Amino acid sequence: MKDKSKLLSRAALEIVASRFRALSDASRLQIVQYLFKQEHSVQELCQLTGMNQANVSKHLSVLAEQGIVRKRRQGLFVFYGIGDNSIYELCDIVCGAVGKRYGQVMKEFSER
Amino acid sequence: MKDKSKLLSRAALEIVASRFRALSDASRLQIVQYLFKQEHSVQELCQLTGMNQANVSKHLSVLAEQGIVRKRRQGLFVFYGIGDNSIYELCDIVCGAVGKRYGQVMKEFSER
DNA sequence: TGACTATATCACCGATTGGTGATATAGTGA
DNA sequence: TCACTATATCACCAATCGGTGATATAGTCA
Repeated sequence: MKDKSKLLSRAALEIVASRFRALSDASRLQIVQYLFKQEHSVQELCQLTGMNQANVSKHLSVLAEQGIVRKRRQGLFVFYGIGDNSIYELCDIVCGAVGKRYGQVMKEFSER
Repeated sequence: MKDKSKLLSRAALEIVASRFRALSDASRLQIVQYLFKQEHSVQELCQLTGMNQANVSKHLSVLAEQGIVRKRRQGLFVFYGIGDNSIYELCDIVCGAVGKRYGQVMKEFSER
C-alpha cells in the first residue's frame, strides 16, 4: 500500500468485497484449483468436481464477472482458464496464512 | 505455490473459503481499513463507521475467528488490531487487481 | 455489595446465496 | 431446414448472512 492514510470509499470497498466474495466458496475454489493446472470446458469441470452442469456454469459466471476466469469458445465447447494472474499470488498468501493456523492439523497446507 | 500438482481437499478448501468470506463484506473491510492505521476500541469503530455496537461486535467476531484481527482487553475496553500481517499484502493485491479493472472509473485504486 | 459502562450474545427479520431440474440459447453437422 | 450437443439462464427452495433491538456478560469504581 503506497499510502496508508487514504481510505477507500464505501463504493470502492464494495468492489473489493465482491472480489473476495467470488473466492469465498469452496466449490468455486475447487474450480479455480483445476483451472490453475490447465484450461477446462464446462463439462470437464462437471466430471472433475462432481457438480452438475447448471451449478458449474453458475459458479463460472460468478468468477467470470470478477475477471478471475476467462472464457474461450471453441465450437460447441467453452473453455475456461485463469483470467487474472493475481489470483495465484492471492491463493498462495491465503494458503500460507491458513497454514500457519492449521498447519499442524492439516499437513496439506504446510506441504504446499 | 511450491507444487501446483497437489490439490487441496474439500475440507482445506472450506477453510480457505472461510478466510475469503470474512473479507467479503464491505462493512468488515471498512473496519479492517481503520485497523490498518491503528488499534481501536469497539465504540471507536462504531463512531468511525456509523454502525451500531451489536453490528460492529458481530463483524469483529467474524474477523477474530479467522485471526484477521486480534483483541486486547484494557479495563472495560477491548482494543482490536490487525492480527495477521498477510492481510496487508492480500488487500494490496486485490486493490491492484481491482484497480486494473476499475482504475479508469475509480481513481482511488490507481492512486493508492 | 450495587450502579455504571463497554462488549458480547441472542432472537428475529429481510435479503442474498448455493444447489437443482427445467428450459432457452448457441453452435455443429446432415 | 432438423436433430443433436454444450452451455447459459430461469424459477424455486433451503440455508446462510447482515442489521438491529434487547439482553447477558465482564470489568470498574464507590
